[in-house]
Amino acid sequence: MPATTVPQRRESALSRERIVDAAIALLDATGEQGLTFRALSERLATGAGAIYWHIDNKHALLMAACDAVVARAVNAPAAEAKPADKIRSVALGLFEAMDAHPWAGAALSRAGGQLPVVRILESLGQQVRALGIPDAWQWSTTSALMSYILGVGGQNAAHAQLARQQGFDRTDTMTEVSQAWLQLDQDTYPFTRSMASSLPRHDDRADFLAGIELILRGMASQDPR
Amino acid sequence: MPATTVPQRRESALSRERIVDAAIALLDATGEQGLTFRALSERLATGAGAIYWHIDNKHALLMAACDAVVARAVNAPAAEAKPADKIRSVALGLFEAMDAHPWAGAALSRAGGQLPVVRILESLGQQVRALGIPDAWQWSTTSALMSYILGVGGQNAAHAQLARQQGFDRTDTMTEVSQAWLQLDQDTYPFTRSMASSLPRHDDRADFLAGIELILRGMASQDPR
DNA sequence: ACCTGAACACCGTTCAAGT
DNA sequence: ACCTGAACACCGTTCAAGT
Repeated sequence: MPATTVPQRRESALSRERIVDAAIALLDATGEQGLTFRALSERLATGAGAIYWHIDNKHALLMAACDAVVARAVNAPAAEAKPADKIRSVALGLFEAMDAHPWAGAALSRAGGQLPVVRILESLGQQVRALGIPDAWQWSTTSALMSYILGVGGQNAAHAQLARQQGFDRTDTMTEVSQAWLQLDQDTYPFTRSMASSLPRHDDRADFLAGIELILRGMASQDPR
Repeated sequence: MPATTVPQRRESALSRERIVDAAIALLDATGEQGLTFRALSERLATGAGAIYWHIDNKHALLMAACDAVVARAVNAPAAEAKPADKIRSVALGLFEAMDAHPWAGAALSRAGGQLPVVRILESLGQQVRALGIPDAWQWSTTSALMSYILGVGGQNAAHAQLARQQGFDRTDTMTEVSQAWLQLDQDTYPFTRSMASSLPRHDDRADFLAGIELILRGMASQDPR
């Protein structure tokens, strides 16, 4: 028992972790534009400026929230799986995380070399290596995989945001988009028009996984250069 | 000579097109956060609220700006090329457009079923069809291609934005990112660390094209299901 | 029909002042 | 060391009023 004990924090004491948790809850509840320092500080029963003692700025807050979501998704896969299966599993975990937290999909799709993206890169890169992809191609292969995953996340986030501001669910929103596509000119948009009617019935998750298989097949068929 | 002639507009008259052109110039000059109605109306020598007569809101303005950029990029490819070459050419055109206009990369990566994205979808989808991909796979194949392209655009936009706010050029920014990656823990980030040192020397364009080849190879190797 | 520009209801961020 | 909350410098958008 040392004389100087670490001062016990009150249950309500602020901390970076509590702030990030509250931010995630707020983002889930009110969407990307619902995250404001005023709303967040109210939720934390503190002053608006207090948060700045623990977090640099709004961008850092959003990245920290993304990082928490990504970390959970990426650490999920079982250790014994084969490399290709691990890639499938990490990819699906990220898809579902971004589906559950569309704001994360939107933020990650433009998160550059930031920590949450590095987490994804590492997780995929290790498996690309384990698959025996030659050194010279590991980078471009891993980035391609990641860009695809984040690209899907970004597009889905847009759909989710559209749905939110319409007050619709996903199917209704997709029906709306489908209607709009059917108005397009037949001659200049033949492909889009032909896809329009089946759009609301598509399984996003299955489409996403089909894209992963496409890339995995490309990786399997050798021919560097 | 009809008695009622269409009133000749003054050179300085506002129009949707002039507004969008000015917005693109402003975005190129000052980045995504530089586009404000105040700055734009000053550039157009008009009142802040006047723009709302021609454009619904800021999101519509940004989409219109993206659409102009995308339309130029997508209409470029020569008509006689083979489908796979056309895909390469459209993809590269989009890459370069998003490289020249990072704000477009950022906006498109989260643009859902909006018009500029439809333009890309159509352009890619027509070639996917021409390649003979079976009906059941045309959608997932085309979306995968597009998600990859937009994913890369989003990530590059983040790098460009980081560079802008640092006042650095791309190489300096990548050197900075590389340094940060070298600080990561060796045991948890072996892949990222091993890639860090060569990061600033990478050719983004070549990496992007390698990803397109990966997907094209996956498309070529049959095996539906 | 088209434009003006003040006004409104917000933002993120700072910072003197408190404990 | 940590927190408060008013203040600052912005935003997007609206709208009465003009031409």
